[in-house]
Amino acid sequence: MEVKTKNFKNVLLHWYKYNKREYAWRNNSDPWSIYLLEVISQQTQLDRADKYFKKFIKEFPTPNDMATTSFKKVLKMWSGLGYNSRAKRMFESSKIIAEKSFDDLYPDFQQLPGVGPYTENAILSFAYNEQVITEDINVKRIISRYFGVENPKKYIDHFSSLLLKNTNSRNLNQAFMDFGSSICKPRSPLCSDCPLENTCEKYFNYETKPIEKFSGSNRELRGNLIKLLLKKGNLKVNTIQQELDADQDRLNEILKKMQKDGLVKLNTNNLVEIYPG
DNA sequence: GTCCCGTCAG
DNA sequence: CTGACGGGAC
Repeated sequence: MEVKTKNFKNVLLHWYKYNKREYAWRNNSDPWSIYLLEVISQQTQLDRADKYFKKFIKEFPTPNDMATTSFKKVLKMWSGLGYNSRAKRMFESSKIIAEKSFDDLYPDFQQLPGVGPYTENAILSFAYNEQVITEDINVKRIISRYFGVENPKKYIDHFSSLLLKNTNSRNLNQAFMDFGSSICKPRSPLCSDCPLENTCEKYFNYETKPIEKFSGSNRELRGNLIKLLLKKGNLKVNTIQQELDADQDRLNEILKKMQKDGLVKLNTNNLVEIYPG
């Protein structure tokens, strides 16, 4: 298994050298830039994330620039990315970072809202050059398939030091992502183009998340509600219901949830507003 | 229809 | 551990 692991890594890195996707932030090690990019790219294709990243880093070159603007402004810029709670958590995080700085928070970045195990490791690897694996869905899928293991986490825990030995973690982590996106794809992997094909276990049992229906979902309604509030300002529930042609009960339900998520608020005049304005 | 560098609450 | 959580491009 050790020999196989070493070979796997070498082939993967060699493939990456000639097939990497070029993005400006890949040569960047500023923690704030890395943080922004990582939050924006959660559950989002890189080409799209890249465009938004450029916009955000230009508008908010430092955490303080975001911390001192309005949430509404951040949400407007976020429009089109989806999962608006990410924007909210990013906004809240910017205030914490503006106060304490990444170096003060190091290495426990999970104390920032919206930062979990993946993003923490991404910051550690890309901004602090730490020897950690960014264990995202691509890494898990590739490891599972190639080594024929049901539980890739266990494998990674066991072999991460071997994978990272004499290796720049940043290159390795990014190699996983590009390889997973263009060769070892979730549904239709391009095994015939794969440089690891002859030694791969081709274990395809690792589950991929089923795609949730969007049309007609609460997610769609929530998205439309945010869009409406950004455009027209604060509105009465009745008005929203008419504008969105929404079912009363369902609208109340998502309003409740969105207040809990801290995205909207019912102000004293009983108007729904983006929160914090 | 399919896809996308996760996180959080319950 | 499971389900909720966007939205544009192809």
